[in-house]
Amino acid sequence: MAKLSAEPKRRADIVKATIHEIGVKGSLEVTVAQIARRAGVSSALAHHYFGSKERIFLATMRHVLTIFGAEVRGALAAATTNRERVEAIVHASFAAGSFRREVVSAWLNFYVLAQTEPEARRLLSVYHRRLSSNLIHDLRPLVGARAPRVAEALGAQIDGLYLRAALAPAKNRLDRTAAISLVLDTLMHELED
Amino acid sequence: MAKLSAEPKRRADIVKATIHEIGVKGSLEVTVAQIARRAGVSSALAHHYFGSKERIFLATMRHVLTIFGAEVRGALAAATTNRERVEAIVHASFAAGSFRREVVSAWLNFYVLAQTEPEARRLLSVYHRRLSSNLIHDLRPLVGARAPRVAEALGAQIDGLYLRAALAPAKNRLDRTAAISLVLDTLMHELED
DNA sequence: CGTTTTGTTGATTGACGAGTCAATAAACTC
DNA sequence: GAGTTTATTGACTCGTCAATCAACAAAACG
Repeated sequence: MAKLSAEPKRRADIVKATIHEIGVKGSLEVTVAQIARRAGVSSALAHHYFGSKERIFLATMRHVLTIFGAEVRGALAAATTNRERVEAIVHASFAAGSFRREVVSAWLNFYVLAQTEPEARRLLSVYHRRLSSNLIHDLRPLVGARAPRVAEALGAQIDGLYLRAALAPAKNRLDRTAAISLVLDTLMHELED
Repeated sequence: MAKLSAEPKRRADIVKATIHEIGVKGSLEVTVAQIARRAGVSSALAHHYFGSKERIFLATMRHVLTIFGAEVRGALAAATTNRERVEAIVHASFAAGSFRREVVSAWLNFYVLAQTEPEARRLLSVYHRRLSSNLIHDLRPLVGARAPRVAEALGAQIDGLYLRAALAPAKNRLDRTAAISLVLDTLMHELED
C-alpha cells in the first residue's frame, strides 16, 4: 500500500491531529496514540515519522507559526501606508486560521512547552521578534521614538486577548472582530498623542 | 511526633512547594513526590492531606489568587480618587508577591488547567470578574460608557504582560516598574479621549 | 519475476507515577 | 498508662504511555 510519497501527507495529517487533540484536551497531556488515532494511523507510524512525541509537538508548533506568518505576509501585501500596515498586522493576528479555538489552545500550550523546551522557546522568540520588528518598523514614522513601547503595548494586548480567548467558554468569547476593534482603538489612542 | 496541629503548616508548605516546583519545571508535569520532597514530607502525606494531585493544584491556585486579592485590596485602601484607584489596581497586578517568576509560571499553568478542570476555570473567572468589575467601577466616572471596553483593553494588556514575563528569559524580562508604566501609559491615552 | 525500498502495524517492553495501605510513633485524654 | 486521635512513612499496586521491534504488505525498480 505504499503510494507515492505518503510521507508528506501523513506528517501533515499527524500535525493537524495534534492541534485537534491539544484543542480537545486543552493541554499537552495527549498521548501519541490519541494523536495517531485521530490521524488514522498507528502510534508506531507517528513515531516512525517524527521520532518522538517532542518532535511531533515541535513540528506542530512550526506549522502553526508558519500559518500565522503567511497570514501576516498576506495582510501586509495589501497595505500601502504605514498605518494600514500596522492595522494589517493586527488583523492578521486575529485571522480566522490562527484564532480558532483549538489553535489558540495549542498556542497557549506552546508557551508552556517553551518554558522547558529550548527549541520551542527559540521558535516562540522568532515569532515575537518578527511581530515586534514588523510593528516597530511601521510605527516609527507614526510615533517616532515611542515606537518600541507602543509595539510592546499592542503586542502584549494581542497576546492577552489570545489568552482570554483560550479560557473563555465559547459562549461569551470575544470574537475576531471585537478583538481587532479593541486593539485598533488602543492604537488610535496611541497615535493621537 | 504529632505536634499540635501540624496540618495547617504542612498544607502551607506543600502549597508553597507546588508553586516552586511548577516554577522550576515550567509545567504541571511535576510529580507529587517532587512536591512532597521539596516540602520535606513524604508523598503519602501529601496525598493524606489533599486527597489527590488535582486538589493540590487547586489549593495552590486558591493560594495564589488569595495573595493577589489581598494585594489589590491593600492597594485600593490607600487610594482615594477614581484615577488613583485604577492605578492602584494596575500596581497591585504587578506587585512583588504575584509577579515573581515562579508565580507567573504557576499562573500560566493554571490557565491550562482551567481548560479541563471546572473548578480551576471557576476560580479563574472569579478573578477575571473581580478585576473587571473593579476596573469598570472606577473607570465609569472617568470614561463613562467606554468603561467596559477600556477595562477589557487594560485587563488583556496586563494578562499579556504576564504571559511574556513567563516566557522571557530572566535576562531581558520586563520588570515590574516597566510593566506598570506601560499599562499606565495606555490608561493615560485612554483617559485623554 | 525477484529484490529493494517505502509504508505500516500489533505486540511488547520498560519506566514512571498516582494513589493505597498497613504499620509505626508521638502526643493528648481521662 | 490504656486507649484514642493525629502525624507520618515505606512499600506496594495498578495503570498508563513513550518508544522499540520484528514482521508483513505493497509498490517501484531492474
